Amino acid sequence: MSRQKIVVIAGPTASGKTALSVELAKRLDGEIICADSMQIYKELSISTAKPTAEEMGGIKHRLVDFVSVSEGFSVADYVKLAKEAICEVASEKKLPIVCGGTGLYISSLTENISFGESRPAPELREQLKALAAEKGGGYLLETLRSFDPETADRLHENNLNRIIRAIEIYRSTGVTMTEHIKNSRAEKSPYDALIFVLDYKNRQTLYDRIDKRVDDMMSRGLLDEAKRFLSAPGLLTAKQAIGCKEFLPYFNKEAELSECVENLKRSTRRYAKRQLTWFRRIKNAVALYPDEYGSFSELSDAAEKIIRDFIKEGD
RNA sequence: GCCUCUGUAGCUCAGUUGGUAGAGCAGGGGACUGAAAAUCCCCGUGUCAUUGGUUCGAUUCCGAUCGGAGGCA
Repeated sequence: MSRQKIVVIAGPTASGKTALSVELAKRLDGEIICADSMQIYKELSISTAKPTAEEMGGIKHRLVDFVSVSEGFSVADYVKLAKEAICEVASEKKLPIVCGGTGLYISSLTENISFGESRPAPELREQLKALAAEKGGGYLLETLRSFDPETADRLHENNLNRIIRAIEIYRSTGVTMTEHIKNSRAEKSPYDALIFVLDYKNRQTLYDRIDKRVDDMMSRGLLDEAKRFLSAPGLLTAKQAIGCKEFLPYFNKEAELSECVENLKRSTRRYAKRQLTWFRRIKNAVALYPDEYGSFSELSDAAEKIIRDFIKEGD
């Protein structure tokens, strides 16, 4: 049985993923499955640059705008839903186009990572966090080392989130992180994925786009969205979104608005850099540099051709 | 016109009692398995403004020149 072919459009924030994915979906009769950990939230639109109805251009987008910030959501949920979505799109004889900037989601989906049965244990996390505050990260790392030296070796003592998660998974399932990772790759991926990564030859061009987009967000009412969101109760996952927390100092009258906007731009730039680091290590990814093409349609032509060749393979 | 201060990394500035220099920020690279827009790790060679002089040796001391800031007229 041949594997399901999917196209993935990855890239840092503000690289032009939305426009390209919609254009390709139009040309190739596709539907878009979003791979973005923040655009899933109903309450966050401007700050996450969620595609507007106009930008979607009549193309169906799945896994966008469907979770409340008061609900929990994780990679495991994402992979499950994305697989279902791909199935549905394929059953309509359309091309599944996965588009987004969350590297963990994309890799977990394309590499068919299975997360098993364990659930997060918030109370244990809190407990371990308190322990770390009292005895230091080194202490937690040594605790981890006592049953999973391999994972302890690759984690730094300051990386509490990871150490805590590794301990949590062992305490709640009896399986070490090392074994868990091994188990997660047991099943071969059902997908044959063509992965595009959007990048810019000139990093400054991307940064200029980011700066401009933040300014656009401001004029579209980002401040109101942030205010509404920050004053409402919500889980911390969504509170991590870039574009809201940066305004806290302003709302608390501790900083000028312009200062917060600059910080927001800087945070977004750093985020884009981290995204690129993730995407760079994806094997067999096809890099697309928009600043190497004379126009958007030339870029789209190039991508379209690569996809058509990809679809033909093995037919 | 005169006097004082000042010129060191992309920016703000330390510093070298004379042996060619280092912080913060910006920036770059990397890791990543149920919070991932999160979390964490690593990375500092730059005509020490230019040009003469003193010196074994000058970014450091002295002079001149060219920028910048302030003061007095």
